[in-house]
Parts: sequence; C-alpha cells; structure tokens
Amino acid sequence: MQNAYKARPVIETEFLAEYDPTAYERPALAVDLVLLGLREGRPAALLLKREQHPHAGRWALPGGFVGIDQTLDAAALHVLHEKAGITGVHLEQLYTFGALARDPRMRIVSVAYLALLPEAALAEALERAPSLVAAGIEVPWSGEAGGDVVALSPKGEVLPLAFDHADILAMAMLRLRGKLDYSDVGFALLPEHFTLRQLQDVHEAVLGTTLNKPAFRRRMLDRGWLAPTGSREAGTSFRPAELYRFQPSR
Amino acid sequence: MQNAYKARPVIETEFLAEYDPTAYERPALAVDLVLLGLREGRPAALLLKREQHPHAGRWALPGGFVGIDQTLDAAALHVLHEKAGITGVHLEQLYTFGALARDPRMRIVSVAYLALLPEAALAEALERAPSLVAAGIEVPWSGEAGGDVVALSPKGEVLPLAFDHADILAMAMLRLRGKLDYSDVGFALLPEHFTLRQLQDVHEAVLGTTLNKPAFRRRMLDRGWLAPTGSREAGTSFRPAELYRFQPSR
DNA sequence: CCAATAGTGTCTATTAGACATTATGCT
DNA sequence: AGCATAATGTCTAATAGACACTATTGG
Repeated sequence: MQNAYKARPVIETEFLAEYDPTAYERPALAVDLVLLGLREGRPAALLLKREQHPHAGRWALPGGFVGIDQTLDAAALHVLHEKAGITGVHLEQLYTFGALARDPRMRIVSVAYLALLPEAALAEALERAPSLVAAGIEVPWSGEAGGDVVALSPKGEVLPLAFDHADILAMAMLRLRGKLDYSDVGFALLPEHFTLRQLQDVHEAVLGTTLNKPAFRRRMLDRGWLAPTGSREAGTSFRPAELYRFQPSR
Repeated sequence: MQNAYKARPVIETEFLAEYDPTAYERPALAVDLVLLGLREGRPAALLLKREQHPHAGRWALPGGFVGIDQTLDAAALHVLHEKAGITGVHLEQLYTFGALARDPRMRIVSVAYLALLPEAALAEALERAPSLVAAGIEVPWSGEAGGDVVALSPKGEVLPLAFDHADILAMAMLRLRGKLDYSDVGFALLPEHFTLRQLQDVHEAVLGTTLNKPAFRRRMLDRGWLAPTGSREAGTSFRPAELYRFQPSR
C-alpha cells in the first residue's frame, strides 16, 4: 500500500477528523530494552543470540511487541520481567526508532528503553534467563556527538549486533553519560549501601575517564544526596570506607 | 480484544520468532509537533482549535498519522510542511507518549517532535496556515524536574489543551531548557544574522531568567560558534551592534 | 553634546583539578 | 609497626557574576 494520506487541498484542516486510521495499514509497535550494568568496572549490556532468521547468529536486545491494552512503560516492564526475570530497577524511555527497513520482515517501530541494573540485578538476570549474555560495551568516543559502540563477549570477541541495535546501544550510552553528573542515575547502578569509592568507580566506568578524588567527593557530598549509614564496609585488610545511602532530593 | 500475548512458559525464548504480530490489534501511531518560536520575548507554540469531538473547543498540537511507508522523521516533516507550510527548521524527536486513553476514540501512540522556528518561520506559518494560533507558553518552574505549562491566547486568556498535549508542551520546554546552554539549539530560534543581544534575549526567553551580559558574551564567543559577519545592524538611533553568523562546530 | 545601547576591564566568588598529608583498620 | 586505602587540607587554575567604565552611533 502506498502512502495512506488523502490528498488535502488546504493545510489548516484538522487531520484526525477526516482520516479513518483503521482503514490503513499500521506499523507494528515494539519496545527494545538496553539492560545495562557494570561488570569488572566496565559497562555491560544483556544480549540474546538470535537463533532464527533474520539476523540469525547476531546479538539482539531483549524486546517485545506493545499490546493494544498496554502502555509503553508496561510493555517495557513486561519485557524486563518476562525476559530478564527482574523488577524494581531504574527504567526510562530512550528514543523511538522508526527506519523503514530496520526489521526486514515487516515495518516495526520500536520504542527503546534503558534499564539500569545494579550488580545483584545483573547477576539475577543472568541466572534466571540463562540465554542472556553480559556483553561488554566499548565506547570509543567522548562528548555529546556520540558514535559507534562495540559489544564484546566475555572472552573479548566482537559480537555482531542485529537490526539497529548498535544504534540503540550507542544512544543508551550517550544518554547515560549525558545525565550522569547532573542527575541521580548513577545511584541506579549501585546497591542500597555503597562507598564513595564505589560511586566514583561507577562514574568512571560510565564516562570512560578517571576522576579527581577530592573534587568528586566534594561535589557528591555537596549535592545532599548522600546519607551516611554510620557503618563501614567489612572484609578489607585496610581502613574500611564509610557506607552511604542514596537519599532522593531533600 | 484482550492482551494479545500468548502465554509463554519460559523467559529465554525469543519473542519475535513465536509471535505473529499481524494477527493482533496494533496501536495507531502518530506524530505530534511542538512548533515553538518566540513572540515579543516569550515562548510561543502554534496550536489548532479542535472543531470536532473529542475535545472540541480545546487546543491541540498539529499532528498526523505515521504512514506504513513513512519514517517517523518523514511523518514529522510532512506535518510541518502540510499543516504549517514551512520547511528547513530545526526538528528533533522529543518523547513517545503511549497512555492507554490519551485519545478516547482509539489507542494512539504518539511520537512527539520539537520544531524550533525563527521569527520569520513562525510568521510564515501563521500566514500560510491561518487556523494556527501562536499561543504564549508560560513555564512557571525551573530546574530539571519540570512541571505544568500554561498556554495563553494573544489576548492573555488561558487556552485549554486537548489530549495530553499539555504534557507534550511541558516536555518540550524542559528539553529545550536543558539543552540550551550546552548545545547549539539556541541558534535555531534566530535568523541567519543576529546580534549577541538577540542571542542573549533568546536564552533569557527560553530560560525565563535574566543573564549576566559580560559572562554570556565571554561564554558564547569562547565556544567558537560565532563568526562575525563584519557588518552591523541598521536602523538604530544608537550604537549598532555587530552581526554574527552561527558556524557549526569549528 | 546628549541619549541610548554596544562592548570591555577588572574585581571577587565559586568551583574544579593537582598533590600532598593525615587518619585508620587490619595483620 | 607497617601496609593499604580512606579521607582531607591546601594551593592553583578556570569560570561565572557584579559592576563600572569606555566606545560609538544618530540626533
């Protein structure tokens, strides 16, 4: 079917009123999730190996179609629960991808979401959904312009990505880097109690840089987001660090 | 029709492979555009008065459905051209709105776009599409959290907004404020040649604050985005300002 | 010369980076 | 006591705001 719009003589008429959308073919609507955590100080995303055509053998983000009675957020939560077995993690909408041939089978528009997984949630997902693989994500650029990312298997082999999922991963890393130091997303990658060093490690891993320790501590403590728990980390052979909790706003 | 997903026993299976999406009802997919410019130093958005049910008498963003052979960007450009009669302005995807009852007639998921109109483009749209009204947008909040916005008619009356378009407008203002001082979007609201005072006026109008003149000049000139044209503004009864052009990156 | 705005110099306050020093828990 | 890392003090560099001052045009 060709373009479904009627010819319309004037531009000021109201679109919805003269258009019967049930009569025309609609794109399918899906969600794709970037399940992102940190493994050994590096960003890692959970991917599935495609067994079927198209892109068989390539690696894909978990996703699913949006039901007619499902909000976009609900569809994303459904995928999170049904395909990764987890709940209660940070989830935000990223961007909507609508290239015509992003899926060769049919027209699918996909709303991409970013989920941030603390280490425990990432481990839980890997356990409950054994076909998921934590792929290391290399981000060989900095700044606002973005660029390509590379997915690596645990052994360090490059994993070819299915569909436009490399673009989605790149968008996820760009968004995360952009929000990291003015928002509280960094805490979504940490357990409930954490040390300032762990927080700095998260920022360094996401940004791919090293940060100045005193300046980082000052900034974080001045934000008013950190509540001391009064206890210290255990099991070190040296001075144990203070444990903090994340305290939203104030 | 109820939830269209099959019951699936395991979480690791691939969704697309076992699902026939053509067999299930799909949400309709639309785009809605925030056509934003400045009028008398205030943000203004182009709205249409709805004549038909639902939300008759309320004011709506221009929008249209996404054709099966149309990318999202193409659908947004189509609306820009067909409903506002303009081309060549800054256009970016904002966010995708998918609440179940956002349109009472049927399930419509809408990808919102933000278009930034210099004064000439805004005037052109008002001329070519006489049913469009430039509504002043009041943004009674600051900071990253966002909040409600109010649309005002040229006479200052509050315009009730249709559907979830108040949310879309709020998201547009939040996005624009957030990007304004680290990106080059501010230039999208200016003509090709402009003075530093005009640039500062744009920033002040969008942010809803006043800014320090020397500091603003320093920052903008240090960015390397401003190329002097060598000419000055005309028609003033006082010292005329230098005219600059926007020079992307460097 | 005056009015009005463009454009700049300079001081201060704030914030970030560099680097060294002190503090502390464990063995 | 000594090790390893936590936590902090302090100097310097960079950046932003305040405010006054100079520059330039038309009338």
